[in-house]
Amino acid sequence: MTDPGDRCYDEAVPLHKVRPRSAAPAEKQKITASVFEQLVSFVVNGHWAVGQRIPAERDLCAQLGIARTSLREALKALELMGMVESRVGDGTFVCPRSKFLARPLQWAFAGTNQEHMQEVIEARIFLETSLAGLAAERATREEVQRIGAAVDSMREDVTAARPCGDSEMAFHQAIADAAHNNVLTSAMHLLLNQMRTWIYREMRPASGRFKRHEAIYRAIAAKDADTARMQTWQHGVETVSAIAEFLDRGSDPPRKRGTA
Amino acid sequence: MTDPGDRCYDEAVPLHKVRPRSAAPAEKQKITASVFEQLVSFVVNGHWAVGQRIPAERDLCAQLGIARTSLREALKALELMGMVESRVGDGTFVCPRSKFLARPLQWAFAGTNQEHMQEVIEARIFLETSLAGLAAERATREEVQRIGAAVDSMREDVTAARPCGDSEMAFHQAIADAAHNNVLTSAMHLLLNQMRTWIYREMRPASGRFKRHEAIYRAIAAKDADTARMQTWQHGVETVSAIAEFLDRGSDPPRKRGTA
DNA sequence: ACGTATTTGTTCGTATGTATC
DNA sequence: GGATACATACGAACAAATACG
Repeated sequence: MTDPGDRCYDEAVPLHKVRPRSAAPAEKQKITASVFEQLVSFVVNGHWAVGQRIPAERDLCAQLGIARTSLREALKALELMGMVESRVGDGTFVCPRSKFLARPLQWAFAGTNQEHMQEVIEARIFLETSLAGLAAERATREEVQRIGAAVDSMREDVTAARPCGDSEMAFHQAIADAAHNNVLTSAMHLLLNQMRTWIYREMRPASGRFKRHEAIYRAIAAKDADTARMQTWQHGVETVSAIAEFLDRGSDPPRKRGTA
Repeated sequence: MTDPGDRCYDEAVPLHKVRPRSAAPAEKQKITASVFEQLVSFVVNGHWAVGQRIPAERDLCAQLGIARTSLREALKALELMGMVESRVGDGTFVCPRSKFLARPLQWAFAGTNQEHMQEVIEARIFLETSLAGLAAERATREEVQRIGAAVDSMREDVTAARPCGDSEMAFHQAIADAAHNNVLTSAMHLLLNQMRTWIYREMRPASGRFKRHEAIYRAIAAKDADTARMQTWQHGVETVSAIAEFLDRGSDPPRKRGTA
């Protein structure tokens, strides 16, 4: 590929410092905002294709005639909403749409602390229930196999009395993938990571709970969405009580922040 | 009001350079990103109230222990997506939730095809179904009344042949509040804003669809969670087909970019 | 395997314009 | 008008991570 995105801003020039005050009530376009809109338009109208690398920061701000700080503020906004991704020493690349669309849902789940843990767990139950239902309707043969493989892996862990955190993660991940909805899946992913940092460290694989996973797998394999949902729901409820019991039993490992 | 939002980050300090797990593949959190998440959570979960003035940039970066530039990149991102508004010589203020994501989403949908959008809609259906179920179980008398009031307001709009976008928003908002789960509620809010462009644009208040809202209300008032869920689900499905029909009828705005 | 060049990440200093009191 | 508080903008510098020869 030859110098991608090199003719997009030929005449992109000043435009910051338009009409400060004449007759209109200002509404001055701030430089970052105008640059931001410009960058967004490059992305959405396909001028910068998905996966493509955009010019380096220093090149861009030179061609736009602005300082690097100003460009970075706009560029960073694009990155934070998931339109582009920057890698040090490599460059900045345009993200697929799903990343962008999934972002807002993640914001709602991110930044929640211990106080909201109960609510996060509740959210997770609903999410997983939904995902299991979708997976039952949409999973391909390969995806069903992956879920089954995760269950097998869990079984091995359980019989070996090992902690099965990783294989359980793989199990939920496989179901999420099979649901074919990036928005929900990425939210799930974030929730899983978040919960892992809270509690996952010590959960015993209790064989009783493991039966539930097998039931979920069978329901998905049989394309029985209702059963998949119901079993996942029960799984979530049981997880909640397991966690509650675990926490009550005098752990309280992290610490509650007493903010308001 | 005395110094609003001044006790939110007493010990909010390090967090950028966290060690998630010893064996985990790093997943290094960039400083701007973590600050951004923190700020978003302050805004989304209401720690900073709407209209409230947030601390000055210099104060904030001092309390967060980061440089001004880094804070500005995160803060500017919030402003560009309509969560806060900065006025020179005055300060930075939290915007009403309805403005969240208002601007950038108009762009997004220009470059997003229907299949991608389908995922957001789907996510919203699941969220609202969950919320309706919770609302049926948890709504207080006052909250039920608020939902009923929103339905009445919708009825007036429908009979007056007015667009009922606002009252429909209020309806969904009232249900979300009654569910008593802030995480799910803010998730729905962000998703709703993400779709706002479609909903608002042209959706006719079709009286057939309105019946569904009444049914949802009755189910919640009767504390019948199953019916509430089912009706909300149907409501979502109908919304999807309405949107699909609307989109099929010759929109297909820009073009499809087949960028592998 | 090593070193250099490239690219983003982060910080500081400073000047300017604007709104409030 | 003056003083103060605040956001806006620019530039320079160094750090860190990655790519490439």
